[in-house]
This record gives sequence, structure tokens and C-alpha cells, in this order.
Amino acid sequence: MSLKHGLLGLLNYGSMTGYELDKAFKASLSFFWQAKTSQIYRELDAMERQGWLTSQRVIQSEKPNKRVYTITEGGKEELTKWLSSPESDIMDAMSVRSPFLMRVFFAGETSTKQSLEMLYAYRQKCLESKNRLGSAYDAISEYGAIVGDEKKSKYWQIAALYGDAFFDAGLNWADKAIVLLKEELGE
Amino acid sequence: MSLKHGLLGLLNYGSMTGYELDKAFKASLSFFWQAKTSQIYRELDAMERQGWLTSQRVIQSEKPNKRVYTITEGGKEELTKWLSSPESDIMDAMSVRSPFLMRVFFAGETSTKQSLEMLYAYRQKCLESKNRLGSAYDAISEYGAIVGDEKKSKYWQIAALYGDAFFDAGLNWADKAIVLLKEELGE
DNA sequence: GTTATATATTCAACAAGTTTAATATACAAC
DNA sequence: GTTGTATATTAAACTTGTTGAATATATAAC
Repeated sequence: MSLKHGLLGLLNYGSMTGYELDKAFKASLSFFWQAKTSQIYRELDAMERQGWLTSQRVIQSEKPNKRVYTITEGGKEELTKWLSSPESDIMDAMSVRSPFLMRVFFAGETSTKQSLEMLYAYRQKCLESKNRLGSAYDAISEYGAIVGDEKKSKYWQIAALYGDAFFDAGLNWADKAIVLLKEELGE
Repeated sequence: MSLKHGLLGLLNYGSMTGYELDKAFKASLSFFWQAKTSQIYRELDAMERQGWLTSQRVIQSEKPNKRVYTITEGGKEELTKWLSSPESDIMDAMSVRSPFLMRVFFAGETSTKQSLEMLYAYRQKCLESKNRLGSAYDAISEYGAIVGDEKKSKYWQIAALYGDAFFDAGLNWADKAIVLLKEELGE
């Protein structure tokens, strides 16, 4: 249920429309959770039915009408409850689900050349992700300084550090794997 | 569709029952893909309807009857096709989906003490995973040597190296994060 | 003037994953 | 004799995630 809780967490910072949530989500949480716009709207609907949110329709003349979601007391309780029972998700934290590694595992069925190309592409993506994350990191620092909420922004930074460490690990792994495969070609 | 392709990859090594596949899956691919037993049986059924597999019912007297699945030519083609078009999955490779990081992001809503406990638990899980992977690594080496298929086992090892690198990165990250949070307590 | 982008939401169909449990046999351990 | 473990499969109900489009208005860019 992490998507619902992520949305609760964002709405706990302040009321927002689905559209704004979608953007906020993609600018922050998307590094470790992906959700399509249509899914976000659907979940908001379900969360309102659960009593975790209320919504007010706002009529606009220059732009399409919008619906502003606000977290309820029930929603805040649920958020706290979720944050206080991390045991199960720590198990989940260990479980990577990677179609990419699945391919690596079976790459013996294809040519070494093809495998090398795959690894180079992966390496490149790691670099790009690191850059993307670097920008996000700067944004967090700025935002934290502006908002003056050092406690919150500290955790945002810790989450960002995780991403950085893992892209670095990915880069190093790819380099090692490339060396191993090149040995094979050389023989 | 990675689960289906993982199953195709395993069946490409040899015919197996759903029960055996379930065990083989959990002993190898489960490090980067998780699937419930019931899901595996359901997917096998769908794959047979797709023409990627055939199955033979084997009547046993001492044990329950079983159904042995065999990959078809169509299935082999599908496996090769999947292995030859990695572009899309390299994008997926970058996308972590981690309820744990979601919690870290919002951990500012709870106490520093609680956050530290979470990080210690995570750290512990990293160590355990590394050990579990170490055993798997040994099994791979042995199996590769017995089977004599060095090419296949090389990729299995590369996949295992990935896991190891990532658990190490997780350990280091947790240590850094713990230091950051302890500073906060000390002030 | 037409194309792209931003705002703002909704929906249907489908695919994938989770939960839970039912069913049945055999062997080993205590 | 009953408890646990291994073998072996099936299935319903549910939740979550993906795909792809439809709808509508306003502004900025070319």
C-alpha cells in the first residue's frame, strides 16, 4: 500500500489537487516509487472513500475546474500507524524486482557482444540517473533551507544519498562485469 | 512480463513440473524477482495456452500426480526475442520500487529514535542478505563446475555480484545515515 | 493560424501480483 | 498416533499497476 501512504505523506505537507500531487510525486518520490497519473487519481478516489481524505471542488473560469484534497484526522492516524510499523517493509526493502537482472541471469543464451552492449547501456543509465538525482538533491537542499524544516529535509537527503550510493554501486558492478566479459572475448 | 520469461529461461535448461520450477525459481531468481507459488502455476497455464509450453501429466502411485512442462519452439523463440530487446528493461533497471525508502522519506514525522531503529534493522537485513547470497554464490560455482557450462554460470555469477555490490552499498548507506541521525541526537 | 505545452480529470480494459486456503499422499520423527 | 515435512496442484477474490485514450481551456512560441 505504499502508493497510498506516499500520497498521504505529501498531503500531510498541505492540501493539493490530483494534478499537483502527480507533479509533486514525480519530482520527489518517483526515485523509489513510480505511479501513473491515472493511478494516482484512482487511489485518491479510493482514499477519500476510506475516509483518509476529503475534497473540495474549486470552480475556475480561466482554467478547468479542480478538486483539492485534504488529509483528515483518520488519514493522519493512518500515516502515523504506517510509519510506526516498519518491520514488514524492511523485508520488502531487501526485495529488488529487476527485469534487467533477469536478463543478465539468462544472458548466456545470447552472444557476449550483445551482453556487453547491454552492460554499456546500463552503465550509461547509471550516470544519467546520478545526474538527475544530483539536481533533485540540490532542489531538496534549497527547499529545506527555504521552508526551514531541517528535520524533514534531513530525511529527504538521506533518501537521496541512498539513490546516489546505489547508482555508484551499479556503475562499479557494470565495470567489473564488463571486464569479466572482455576476458572471455580475449581468450 | 519478466516472470513468464524467467520461467521460460528455467524451462529452457530442462523440462520441469510446476513444483520443481517453484523451487528452482526460489533458489535462484528470487534474489531479483519474487513470485508466489500460485502465481507460478497460473502463469504456466497461461504460457501453455500461448503455445510457449506443452505439458504431460505423469501418474504416480506413491506421490500425487504431476504435470511436466516442456518449452516449445515458440517458447524458445520468445525467450530469444526477449533477450535480444533489452532497451525497455534497462529503463526498468533504473526504477527501484521501495516501500522502505518511502518510509525514510517521511521519517521526519516520527522520532529520531524510531528512525534509528529502522536503520539498524535495515543494516542487519543487509548482512543477512549478503550471507544468503554468499551461499547461493557457492552453489552457483559448484553447479557451474558440475554442469561444465562455464558460459551460463559466468552470467549467474555476474548477477550474484550485483546483489553483493548492492547489499554492500546498502550497508554503507545505513552507516552514513546512522551517523547523520546520531549527530542530531547529540546536539 | 497552427502547434506545443500547461492545466485538470476521468475511465475502461487489461495484466500482474497477493492472500488465503483447500485437497491429497507418504514418510520420518517423537 | 500425531505432528511435521515434502510432494504436488488448484482456485477464487482481491489489490495494484499499466495502457491508452478522451475531454476541455488557455497561453506561449513559431
